[in-house]
Amino acid sequence: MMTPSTVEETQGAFRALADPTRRAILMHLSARDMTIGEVTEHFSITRAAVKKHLTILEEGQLISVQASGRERINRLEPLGLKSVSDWINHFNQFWDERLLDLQRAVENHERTNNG
Amino acid sequence: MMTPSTVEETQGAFRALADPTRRAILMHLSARDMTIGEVTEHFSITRAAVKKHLTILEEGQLISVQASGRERINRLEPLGLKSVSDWINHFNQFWDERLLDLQRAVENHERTNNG
DNA sequence: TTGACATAATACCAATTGGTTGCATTTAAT
DNA sequence: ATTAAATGCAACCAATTGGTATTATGTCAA
Repeated sequence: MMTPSTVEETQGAFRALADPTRRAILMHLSARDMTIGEVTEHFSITRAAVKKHLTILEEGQLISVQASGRERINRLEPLGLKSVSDWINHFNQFWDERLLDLQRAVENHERTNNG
Repeated sequence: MMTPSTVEETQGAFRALADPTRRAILMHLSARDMTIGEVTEHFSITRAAVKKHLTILEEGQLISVQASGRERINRLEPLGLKSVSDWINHFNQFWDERLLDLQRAVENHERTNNG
């Protein structure tokens, strides 16, 4: 279980997340599935530009697209964020250490000044 | 507590993480602090290119730089990843839901075939 | 003080990016 | 059968990106 994310998946996901418009699109799709037109309504750029963003999100496996008549339904694929989450988690160790450092520093400061 | 990450911090961090070389640099710095020259040894690009990457990592607050004589020590700032972690966590909810869906599907499949 | 070392800063380049417009195609509705 | 709607696609553009090479600056050591 827990098949590790490939380097390509990781790169595709990070690349897709680098743009603020794309992150906003993911937020909108977390509320509900949407057609390209519906996604576009939330922004002040053209539909063609939104389509490009959606393609990059699809390549990063952060969304999936399902054709339905003349529409294309864009759906959030939350599991696609796993490769990113995994990568970040590698640093949790250092993160925790740093938080402890800060904590100790604050305690020291309090002891020195109030104790 | 838990001061929320600003939009700018989030953008700087995501932007910095989009490049595979920069992610690799962070990995190296998680082992130990390094000068620009030391970081460069791990790659096949020029020191100037590495310096540019380090600048972007610093802007994204993922590393800090401390001058020491003629050297500049680059240090991982794991807390800088917090804004990214926070953003990702927004999707954990949907992630968990999707995992449950998968789990139920597998159980159903097993029941249908073996039960 | 001279030379070597580590970095800074600038100009330059090709490729990529995020956006546009215009036109073609497919599907739904009258 | 027409028309309108939703999308696909290609050409184009300015700005940014990731890299280079070159030159300048500050610092350590002999």
